[in-house]
Amino acid sequence: MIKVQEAMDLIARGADEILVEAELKKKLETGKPLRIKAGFDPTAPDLHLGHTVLINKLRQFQQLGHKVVFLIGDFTGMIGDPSGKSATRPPLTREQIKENSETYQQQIFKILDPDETEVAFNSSWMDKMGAADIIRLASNYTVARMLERDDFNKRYKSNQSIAIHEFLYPLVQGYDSVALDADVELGGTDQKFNLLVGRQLQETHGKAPQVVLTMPILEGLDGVQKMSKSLGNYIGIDEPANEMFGKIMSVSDDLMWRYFELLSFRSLDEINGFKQKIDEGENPRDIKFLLAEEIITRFHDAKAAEAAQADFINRFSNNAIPDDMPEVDINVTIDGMAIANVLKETGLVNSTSDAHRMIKQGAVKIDGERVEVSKQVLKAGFSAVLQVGKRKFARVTLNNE
RNA sequence: GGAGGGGUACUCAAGCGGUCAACGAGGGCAGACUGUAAAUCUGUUGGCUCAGCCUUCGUAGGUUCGAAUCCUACCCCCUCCA
Repeated sequence: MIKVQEAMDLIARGADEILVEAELKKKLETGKPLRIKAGFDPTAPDLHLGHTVLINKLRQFQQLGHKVVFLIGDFTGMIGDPSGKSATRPPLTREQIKENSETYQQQIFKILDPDETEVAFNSSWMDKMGAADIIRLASNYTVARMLERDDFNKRYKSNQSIAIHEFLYPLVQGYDSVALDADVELGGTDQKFNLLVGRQLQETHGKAPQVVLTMPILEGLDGVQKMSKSLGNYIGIDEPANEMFGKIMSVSDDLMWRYFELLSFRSLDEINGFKQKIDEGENPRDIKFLLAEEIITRFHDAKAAEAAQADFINRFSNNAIPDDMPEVDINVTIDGMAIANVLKETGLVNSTSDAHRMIKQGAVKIDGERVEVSKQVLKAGFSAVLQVGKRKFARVTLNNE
């Protein structure tokens, strides 16, 4: 058994806050496997690297001999959207939730050990609660304390609406900890408030309060905003290896260290060694290669990582076209089709107007030759690689109808 | 229930009868330079059968030769009072 202090050090790596550290130490000292809770929203089963920061930490707990409780917030998911503004998100059906949760498991078990993971659904206890139970639950917290939560506070002060049900979300989430007897709950820093509500509710229900461990929110590819699907600055864990490789390489040098700290399983010593190498003149690109390689190996395999790197070097350092690209066949009339429309059909641009703009800016190439005139028409029998910008390719063939 | 303020493109935010597909900033995209990095410079950022045309300024009507701009109704958000 690993020493308590060593375990504490490992747990603290990358963590934003541990509340309360002394309590965690005490829990670890008992030597019993702890129940580590983390909750997930069932609406978005496409995990990206930002989510994995937390999952990596769960994995670490497993390696230290603890039990992970992977909670799917299906009850809250069925009610609808908690974030106020886009109030019209349609509630999920049971089937959708079931499907999503399976996708989830398939994805998280690339990182977690399934034998040491318990999957729970909060509908299994929330469904049984009646209106009176909910009101009783609500009585455990005050409006003033709710308004302590940063986003509520901001919205309140800036005259934006807050619906009453939004106040119930933290309470439901907190109650989950009561129902699950969580010893520790993990969440993003944005979840701190909700996690602390869990502590308080456990106490009012006569249970030992959970330790709260928050992990930083991973910045997206832009390096500023959090990684999220809707912002389009994410790397999905199901993405093809080439795509992942390219995205990781496009991360700025500064942000690379952040990714190393939160996504890599390498020791901090090793990572510091990399920094030193760069100070000594090594190309940061090559260090970034290592990061890309590690992550792709995790979600694909070593062979895919190697191939992706080879493809990357080939494509960008040698300016070659990639091996792998979508193939598109389009049926055209005898007159052929204007190039702008061909680009739109292949999905390389969003609209023909966009296509005209891209051509004007010199972004469009046919087999590597820049297209100068936006009016040209491509005839049936045309077959070539179309390229828009540096990253978008398609092999296009035009057939007669 | 009463009084007032407000809803403009991805976001913020100008415009308050014609020159508005709509100033400006941010973001995005593209080009140059590079390491598909950052920084910088340049261009672009509704759609189409693209030197032209069509549809956009909460929704629906109306006034006018002409409306994002004026009028009416409705919807939504916020503030104060009750």
